[in-house]
Amino acid sequence: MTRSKVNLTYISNDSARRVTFRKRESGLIKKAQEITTLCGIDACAIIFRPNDPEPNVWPSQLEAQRVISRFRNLSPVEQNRKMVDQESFTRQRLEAMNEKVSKLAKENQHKQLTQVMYQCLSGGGFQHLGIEDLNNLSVLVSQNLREIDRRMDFFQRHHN
Amino acid sequence: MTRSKVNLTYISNDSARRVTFRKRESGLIKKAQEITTLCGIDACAIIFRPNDPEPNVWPSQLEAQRVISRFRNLSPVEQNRKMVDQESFTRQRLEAMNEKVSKLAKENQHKQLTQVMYQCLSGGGFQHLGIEDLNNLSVLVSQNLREIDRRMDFFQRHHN
DNA sequence: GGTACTATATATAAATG
DNA sequence: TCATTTATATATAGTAC
Repeated sequence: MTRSKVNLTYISNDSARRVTFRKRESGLIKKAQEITTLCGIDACAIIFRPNDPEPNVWPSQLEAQRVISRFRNLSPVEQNRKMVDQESFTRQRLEAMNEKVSKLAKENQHKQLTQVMYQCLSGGGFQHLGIEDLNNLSVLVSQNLREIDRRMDFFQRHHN
Repeated sequence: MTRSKVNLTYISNDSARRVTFRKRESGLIKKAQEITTLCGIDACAIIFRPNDPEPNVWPSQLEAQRVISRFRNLSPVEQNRKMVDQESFTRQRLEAMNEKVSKLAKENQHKQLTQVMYQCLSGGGFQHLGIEDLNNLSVLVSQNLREIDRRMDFFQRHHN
């Protein structure tokens, strides 16, 4: 961004890439700090350095965990087991709606369970789920497996 | 940062704060995009907007999940398993070494498949999928169902 | 490998529509 | 409130040590 317009592709030269990384990493974190203080919001950033399994976690490991748990807390399945993030998303939302809480919860449960499942499948693993969650997941997955089977039958009958 | 030097404290004026937030949020995300493409690293950002329970998750929910699971993986308790983390770690190295493109492609397929499954489960239905996709999905779902069963057994044995 | 410098590109606060 | 403009502050690519 100076001396020459940057070409936005991977920098193949090793040392140049590392130099750029260090500069931009600090710039990025400075900006993140600024936006949180200026606007009074929660944010975190996780940056994996090249060849380093330990990420740079901003603003701190602890804070990142808080933000992440708030992020993950979107699922009610986890909510039930965690008193921890009381003031975060769920409460705000439920209070705001202030009615039909149970109806909404029921409607949402399937979606949220699906979300949990998705998280599991995309790498979270099942380790953090309790027996209740696993039960629900099992049902959900079974249902969908049956649906898939039905569809496969349908295809086999109509396309062969 | 122009017209006047910014003073780094919370902006109490509501509309001014929101304007600043929008500008800076987009700037921040742009910078994040740049550093990841320029330096070939993994990163994610989670930004909670004022009065909005849903965070802005960059670069995507999916990618954030990947990065977070890698982040969580630092804790020795959770260190084993997690193919996804292995993959992303490996991917960096492989990219740096510029080889095994085909392995990457295979990885991508699994990711895409998972993404498809998620879409289906979250309401898309299976109608638009071909027999091939359904076959793959079936395998994927079955695998995960078995994993769930295993976990349930584990729980039942250890918690009753 | 790092730091320091500096010329230039970018980001953005304030103004304007 | 939003988009566009503009003047200025900041970030940073290239350079030199």
